[in-house]
Amino acid sequence: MIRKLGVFVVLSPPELTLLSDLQQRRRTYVAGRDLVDQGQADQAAYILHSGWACSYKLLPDGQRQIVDFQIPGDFLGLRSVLLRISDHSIVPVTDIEVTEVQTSDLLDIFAKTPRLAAAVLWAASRDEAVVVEHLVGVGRRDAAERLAHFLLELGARLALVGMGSKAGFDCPLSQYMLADALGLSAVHINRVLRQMRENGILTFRDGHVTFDNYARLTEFAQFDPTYLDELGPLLK
Amino acid sequence: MIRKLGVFVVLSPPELTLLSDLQQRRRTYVAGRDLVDQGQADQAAYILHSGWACSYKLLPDGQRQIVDFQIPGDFLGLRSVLLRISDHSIVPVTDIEVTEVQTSDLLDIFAKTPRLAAAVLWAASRDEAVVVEHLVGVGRRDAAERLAHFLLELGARLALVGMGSKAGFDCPLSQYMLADALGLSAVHINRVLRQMRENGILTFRDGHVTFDNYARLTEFAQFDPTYLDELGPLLK
DNA sequence: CACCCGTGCTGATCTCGATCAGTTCAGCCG
DNA sequence: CGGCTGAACTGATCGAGATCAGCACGGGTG
Repeated sequence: MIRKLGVFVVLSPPELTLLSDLQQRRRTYVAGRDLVDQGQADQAAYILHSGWACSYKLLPDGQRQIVDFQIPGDFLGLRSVLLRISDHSIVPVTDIEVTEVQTSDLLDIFAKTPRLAAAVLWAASRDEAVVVEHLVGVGRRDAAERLAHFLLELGARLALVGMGSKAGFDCPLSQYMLADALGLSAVHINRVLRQMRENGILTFRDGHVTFDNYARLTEFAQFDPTYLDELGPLLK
Repeated sequence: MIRKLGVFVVLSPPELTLLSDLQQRRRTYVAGRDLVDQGQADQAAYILHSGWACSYKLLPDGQRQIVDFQIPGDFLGLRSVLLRISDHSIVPVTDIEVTEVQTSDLLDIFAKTPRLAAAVLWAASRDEAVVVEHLVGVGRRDAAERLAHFLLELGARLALVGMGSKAGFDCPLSQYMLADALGLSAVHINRVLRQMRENGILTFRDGHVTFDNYARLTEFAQFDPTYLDELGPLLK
């Protein structure tokens, strides 16, 4: 996390102290047991160090919409803290390692180091940009474009933290999770994945995504990654 | 805007000065001409005083996904400033009145008044919560539920600024805009509206939405407004 | 060992909502 | 005045993706 934020902000000694103080509260959580529950109040936020997590909303009829996946370096549940009541749930996809950030720590950060506050706001904006792009996909792209775009985005985000490349990445998600993220049925995800494999543009097998033809894939999905790596002027 | 933020933060004199300094730069813009364009750099943000606006993304093939509508009291283009490059466009739906907020003003706010910074972050989080709920609708609700939920949310947001109630609200949106927001065709929006009118739960006619049966409507749409009015602990 | 259970995978059928192709009506402008 | 445009509205047809039903496999766990 420090590495990641450090890319965007030149950190001063007091800022570094503040951040490293946080490192005391390292925790690990196992895959599958909810970390944050929809409707819960006064949650802590977390910074994800290793493993994948997933934030989702449950509808009363039992349907699930996955809002986003978090990978190492991402915040978990920042919005739950800011709004005080969590409007979504978070579950680790794999076993994860996190550090807890209390509400009071955030207050400290805002009072003492406006630059770090700006960094947090930047991170929140980037998260929102990801959600917005997700919305565009679900609203206006067909199943294949949607899936391709989603996996490309995930690949680009992972590449930023050294866990992926234009060749592919390791991916612990099941076809059911992909379905709930993309607003499709698992059956249909399966079919679309088969078509992409047969067309030689993408293979998802045994927990690994391979971009068989990165150029054709980005063209097909109309993938434009600018929203992922731009840097705000507040942080220059 | 001051009224709205004032609900959430007890403002100190220097904070009030800072805010009222901003009021110098009042502008008006006409309906239909883009205020911010996708891909543009170094945009200003705006605070909306009167009228409605709409933020959307355009796909290369000409399709449009409307991400959110903004009503009086909302920020416009906050994310464009924070990410430096705008990942979306904004167009006034009606003639609007705004005040411009420069990037440098935001820097000021962050440096001088951490509480106002927290308020801005809170506003951004609430915006994100709205987008997330929108995503859930597009991903997992059928056309009727989606439309009902959307109009209820809009009504609740308008009620917060005194422009709507459980009886209904004035709504300048065309069926085409509703379609682009909800990921449906305008034709289908029309049919669904007719069904709701015939079922006596909702009427949308001549620029006015009437909730004919608010209780039945919230039940049908499974509308839960908590995410709209919760207040963060940073602001207490 | 047998027995689950989760995940991947597939064929057959159904359906919601898109698309196409119009009509009507209310401004608005020459 | 007639012609034009944009929005609301409607019927007929089509198709992407859901749903249902089922098989195969591999890795736990009694």
